[in-house]
Amino acid sequence: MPRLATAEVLDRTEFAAAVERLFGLLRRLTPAQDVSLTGVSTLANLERGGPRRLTELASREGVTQPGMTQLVSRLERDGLARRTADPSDGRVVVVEVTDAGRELLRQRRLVRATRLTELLATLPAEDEAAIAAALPALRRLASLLPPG
Amino acid sequence: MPRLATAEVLDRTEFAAAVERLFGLLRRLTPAQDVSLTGVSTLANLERGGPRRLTELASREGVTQPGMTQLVSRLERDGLARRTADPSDGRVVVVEVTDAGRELLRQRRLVRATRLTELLATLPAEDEAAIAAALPALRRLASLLPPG
DNA sequence: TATTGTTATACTCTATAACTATA
DNA sequence: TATAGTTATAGAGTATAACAATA
Repeated sequence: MPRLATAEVLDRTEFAAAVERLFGLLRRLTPAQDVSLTGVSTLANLERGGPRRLTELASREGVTQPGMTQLVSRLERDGLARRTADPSDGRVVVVEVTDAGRELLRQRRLVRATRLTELLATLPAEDEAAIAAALPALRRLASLLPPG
Repeated sequence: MPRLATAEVLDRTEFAAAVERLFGLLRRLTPAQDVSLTGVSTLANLERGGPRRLTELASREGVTQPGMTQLVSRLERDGLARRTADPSDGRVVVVEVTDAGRELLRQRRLVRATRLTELLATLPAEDEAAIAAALPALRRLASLLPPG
């Protein structure tokens, strides 16, 4: 007999359906207002990993290099990020998040955390416990892709 | 003593951080290709709940009425949705998903399910089990908002 | 010559304001 | 007059192609 396959532990279709709904929830929980979703994701990336080259950001966010040039220009115009030169290579542009950028991330997270908490409070205690128990696993799952 | 508060069961900040990463994963797992994220969400909504009025769709998706008019026009142009008249009220437009729309949803779900399964397979079995155990709770959580 | 980034251009998406049609 | 939807217009966001600068 083959070992227990993934499909037997976790039904793929069920999981995908739940994920679809969950994605919809999250999307409406933190709508893009002043900054696009990619913009927010890029700022979070910079906050987590420190300054990065423009090309690297483009690759991580799954946008083209010209796309990232333009996104960074908008972020810079809004004071959320900043371009820096690389002393060792004149072609390179290094991008970093500003204090205003960090503050924007903080505000968005606060809003989302508050709303999620409100929603969770309406669920049965067992549901909340199950989600809490799965949190470390979900975090590890989330960290599997490139690193967004 | 007050009853056990949410904050004690599930740390808000931790949860929000995990959700941020998870959202990034999901976003890159199913990028918008032929149809926008709102377009896909609208089609899924129509598939799940049946035909709906244009205004109701706009409200559910969190876009303006003109925005939904234009989205439905694009979906209709691509053969994914269809406008119908309401016999009892000449002002009303009822929107429904077409077979091609359903097929597009099926394909997207298949891709996402496959990729998620691949990612899950790289996690420890306990993580997979914890996520599977939390699935019903996550589904109930996802169904709390309007209904996306 | 290859790599890094920008500029030029076009198309999709979505918003606000003004409009049309039905109730 | 209020409601349902569309049209007009503008701006954000992102892609491909062509370009400039540095290695």
